[in-house]
Parts: sequence; C-alpha cells; structure tokens
Amino acid sequence: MSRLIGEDGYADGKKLPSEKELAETYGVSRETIRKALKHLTQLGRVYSIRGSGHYVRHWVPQMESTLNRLTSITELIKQSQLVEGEMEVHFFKRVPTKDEAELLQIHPLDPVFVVDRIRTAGGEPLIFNQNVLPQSVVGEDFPLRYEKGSLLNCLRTRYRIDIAEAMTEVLAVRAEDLLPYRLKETGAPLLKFKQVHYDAKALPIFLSYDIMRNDVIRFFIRRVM
Amino acid sequence: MSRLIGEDGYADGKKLPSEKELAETYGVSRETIRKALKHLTQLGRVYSIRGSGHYVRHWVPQMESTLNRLTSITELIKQSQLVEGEMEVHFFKRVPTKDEAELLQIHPLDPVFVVDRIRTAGGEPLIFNQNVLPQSVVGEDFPLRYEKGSLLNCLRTRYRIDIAEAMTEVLAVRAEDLLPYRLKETGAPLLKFKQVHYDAKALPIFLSYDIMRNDVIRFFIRRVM
DNA sequence: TAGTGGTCTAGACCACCTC
DNA sequence: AGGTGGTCTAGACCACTAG
Repeated sequence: MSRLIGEDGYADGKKLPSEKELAETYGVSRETIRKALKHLTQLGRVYSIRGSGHYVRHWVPQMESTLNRLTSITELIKQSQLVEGEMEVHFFKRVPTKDEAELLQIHPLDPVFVVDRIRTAGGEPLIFNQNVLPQSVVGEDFPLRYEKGSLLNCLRTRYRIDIAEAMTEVLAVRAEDLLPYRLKETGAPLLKFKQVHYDAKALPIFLSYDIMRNDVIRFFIRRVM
Repeated sequence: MSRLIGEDGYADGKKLPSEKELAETYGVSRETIRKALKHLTQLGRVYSIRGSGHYVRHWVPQMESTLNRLTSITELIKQSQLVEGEMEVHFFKRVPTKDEAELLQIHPLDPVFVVDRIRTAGGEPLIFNQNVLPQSVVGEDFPLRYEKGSLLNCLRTRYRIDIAEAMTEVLAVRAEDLLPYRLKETGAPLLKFKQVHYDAKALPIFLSYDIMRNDVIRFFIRRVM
C-alpha cells in the first residue's frame, strides 16, 4: 500500500527516519516509501531537504476549506459539526448563455436545468448556490431524479457520474450580481465561485455559481513553486 | 530526465501511445514515463483511464493566474505583455499584530518592516500590495537592501532566501479595509489575498496582503478529488 | 566521508477496459 | 484474451548535507 503512513508518532516538527529505515520498518521497498512521502509533501504535511532528510511541517491550516482539493459544500458543513439544510429551492429550464454553452461544450440551443437554492448551516443562510446542468447530461426527467443535498452524491448514485475535478474561478461579488434577500440581509462579506465540474474523462458535466458568506467560511490555497 | 514530454504532436484531445511504447520511443524505463505522465496529470494537461490509456485534455484554462502555482505579481504582469511599475511606495517599521506574530512565528515585540505600494500595469493601478517582513529575517538595514519590483527576487539575490511555497487566504474586501484612493477611484471589483510565504524548510519568511482589481485579473484554481 | 534524498531501471503482478 | 494503467520491488548511481 502506497498510503501506509499517517504520521503515527511524529506529530511535532521533527525529523522523520530516513527512507531506508522507513522501508525496513514497514517492510516495503524504498520507492514505495518515497511515493507515500511525496504524497504527504503534496498535501503540505511534510517537506524534504536533499541530503538531509524529511521533516514534519510545523503547522498547516488543515481546518477550514482548502481549495486545493475538491470537496462538496455538504462535506464542508458536516466537518464543522453543523446541521446542513436548504431553503428556497427553485427549479427551471432555460437555454444556456453563450459563456455557459462554451464551458459546458454544448450547443447554444441545448436546454439546461437550473437549480437555485440557499444552503444553510445550523439554520443560518450560508451560501447561495446555483447549478446549471445540461439536459443532454441529466435527461428530461431530471426534476424527478433530483434529490436534496449533495448534487455530487446525486450524480454518483442516480447517474453513475463521478466528478473527478473542477476548474474554479474566484470572483469578487459585483453590484449587478443578483442576490437572494435572505443572504443580502446578513450584511456579510461575500465571495463568489464559478466552477466547471468534470468527470474522470475530462468532460464537463455541470456548472455552478456559489456566493458564500466569508464571515463564516474561510478559504485557503496552498501554492507551491 | 523526468520531464521529457511536452506533448509534441498530440495537441488535440487524443489518445497517447501506451506507457510501454512511450518508454521505448524515448529510450527510458516505464516508471520514468509514468512519473512524467503523473506530472502532466497533476498539471491538468492529461488524464488517464485504467485499462484504456492516457489522453490529452480537451481544453485547460492555462491563461490568467492559476493559483495552484506560486507566481509573483511581477511575472503575472509580464506574461500579459504589459509594462510593470509601482507608485506611492511607503516604508515603515512597527510591531506586528497578534495574528501576524503568530503566522510569522516571531515574538510579539519583534519589529517588522512594512512596505506599502501600488503596483501598476501599463500605468494603470492594479494591486495594492503590503508586505510585512520580520526584522529578524531581513535585518536592520532592510531599507537599504530593498530594491523595487519583485520582492521574491530581492530575497533570493540579496538574502539567499528562496520562497518555496505560500499559504494563501482568499478574502472578500470589507468596508473597514483601508484602500488607497488611486485604487478606490477605479470603482473596480476587488479581491483580497492574505499570504504567508515559506522557504524550503517550511519556515515562515514574510506576510503579504494584496488587494487586486478583479476586472483586470482573473483567478483560477484547479481542484482535484 | 558517511548518510541522505533524487532519479532511474528492468522486471513482476494485478485489476480493469476492449475486443 | 490481450493490452492497458496502477502498484511494488531490489538495486544502482548521483548530488547534496552534515559532522
């Protein structure tokens, strides 16, 4: 297994045993250990110095939402031990905008389903979320097959579509962005995400807009050279 | 070399030769090819399907600023073929805030240097940038050693400090954020970044706040499962 | 100089896709 | 059934760090 290591005892900022030692300890080859260490490095939990060794990072903001990995809103809220909910769900069908048709790689006249909703945590409005799904992907009966909660779950269980990655644009909220009153009345600072979600074959599946309260959720990105 | 492949002929959405074939073509081992392919996958240029093959992604927004990698503002502006400049540079020394001392892992009474500046592209104000550097890192003579333009360059050439990564927080601009008039008068939508920069040993080197015009620069993140 | 991480190799086995 | 990617191995050489 390439995922043996979970930093059992080494929870401080200290030096790890050498790759050779680790390989012997876990009874695997050095290359396998190297893959595991590389994985931890990419997660930001470990760093290495050539000729010297591997070290556990002193501190990493693991909390909050790390944008490097794709996580659903549902998961995000559950992590913070709050009860997830939604209000004011709207449903309709329209033709995509030119921009949307391009991003979703569909014909400008192919209709799309739009789901508007306000997602809540502990009863508080948290995110205004809008999903745009091509009818060519989810079929005409999408309103019947759609279920509350995580859209990613719904796609996986009902359509056998696995979202593998997303291209996310981070945007400042503009005056012309239309906002539901329930979110506006909070007076909270807001951030907007525009995301195209892809499956394992790199085909665009759906588009989402999220306008999120930045007083409740914080967003981090780990950027490497 | 683990970086042989640059998609020579395969510029469309097509299937790549198998790992075995690639290995023979380039005269290297299969594991080496696999490392190169994994790298391309992580860059989002290629995806793989087990039992089937590797494929070139149809389209990737390589343009604009990809937040997955750490790039300096200087580079960003140069990429867009504009002339980089700066105006209203201010310099001062103060004690860090509690939050700053924590992030920089310094004593709350250790002074920090602060450099305020407005960075311009083609003469237009683009970014209000504030850097916070501990005196314990850059020394008392920092004002003398500091040079215009890229701080990352300055640190590398004058201090032999290489920034290896950053932890970036994306923030909505709040009413209480103080903004230079030159940026405010543009009326542009604004985004704020708060970044802690680390060296190869994962030690925090400096902190930066950037308030950027989101009508000119767009920000993307590739998020994987 | 000894020990470390970085890179590469040739070979093996398995699970999966495609035919 | 044959080809593919995913995983792992045992061994090698090099460049760098540290004492």
